[in-house]
Amino acid sequence: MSKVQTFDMHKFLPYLLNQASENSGVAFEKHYKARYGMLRTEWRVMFHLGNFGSLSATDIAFRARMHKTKISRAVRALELKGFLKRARQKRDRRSETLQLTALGFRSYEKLRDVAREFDKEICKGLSEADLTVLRKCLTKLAKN
Amino acid sequence: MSKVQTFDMHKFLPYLLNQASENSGVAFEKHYKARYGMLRTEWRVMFHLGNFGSLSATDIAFRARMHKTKISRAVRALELKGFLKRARQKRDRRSETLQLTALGFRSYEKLRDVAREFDKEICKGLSEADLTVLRKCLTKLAKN
DNA sequence: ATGTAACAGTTGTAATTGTAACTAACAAGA
DNA sequence: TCTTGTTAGTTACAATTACAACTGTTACAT
Repeated sequence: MSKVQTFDMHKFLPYLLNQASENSGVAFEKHYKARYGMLRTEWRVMFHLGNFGSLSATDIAFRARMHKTKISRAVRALELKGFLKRARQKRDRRSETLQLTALGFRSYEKLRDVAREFDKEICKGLSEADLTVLRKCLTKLAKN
Repeated sequence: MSKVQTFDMHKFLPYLLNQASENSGVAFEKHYKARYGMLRTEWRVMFHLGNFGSLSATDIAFRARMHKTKISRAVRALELKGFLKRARQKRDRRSETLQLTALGFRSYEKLRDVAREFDKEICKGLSEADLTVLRKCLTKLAKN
């Protein structure tokens, strides 16, 4: 008695994750793209700086799981837009501390508010209990 | 009495989704990339054809939420590798029916088995109950 | 038939990303 | 001091993607 193995694409986690991620990512994109001319990488860098205050490029690369060249380019773009400033660290002059400017922080705050609303919106239709489980699972899956 | 609104990045769904999706996507990439020289777009097209038999490019674009130009290029690449063949539809000569070749299907089957194992692997650490909720939520989030 | 609009898929070009050097700064042992 | 190795960040170039314009085909009203 052999059990036939089935494979349902619609239960394949990487597939589902990608679809859900793309869906929300693309939908949110318009907020920073249209209003601030930012790319997704730029928004992510800004997001992290707004959340954590000041970080080095390497810190952001680590936290956001983005390659350092992407960070490098996003930082330059944000700097040109006047959204962040950099300062060489005295103790280690290879590294630089990144921080949002006042303008950058105001823009961050606005986007953060939009993000909060957006999050609320896409969470509609999911119960609190389900959301808790969802976040827990995604957090696990995001690690390692 | 005003309630200060907080915003925790680590509970922001698009962020979590993206991290989890990238994490699993990148990890699975090596299987089709190293062994078959396929890009992610190609794997997705193959994945759909393997699952559904034959589809048109538009069908795949719709199901996979990929732009038609991506499909077009992936189809050509898979055709050059000998993994699929196309046939103009008689009823509507604009459209073509795509189907995996025998070689393509064998490769698909191997990758599907790897995918099944991979899925099992990343699901470790999540309970059956949580997984059910997770899939349900992701399916909802993937729509619209 | 003829015109007009819609559709399937392709191609050109510019924008974005990935990969592998690369520069400059540090660290630590000989 | 002089290697040798590591790290932070940048740049060059190739690969990939996005977007708009394109070809060929169908539908359908006039």
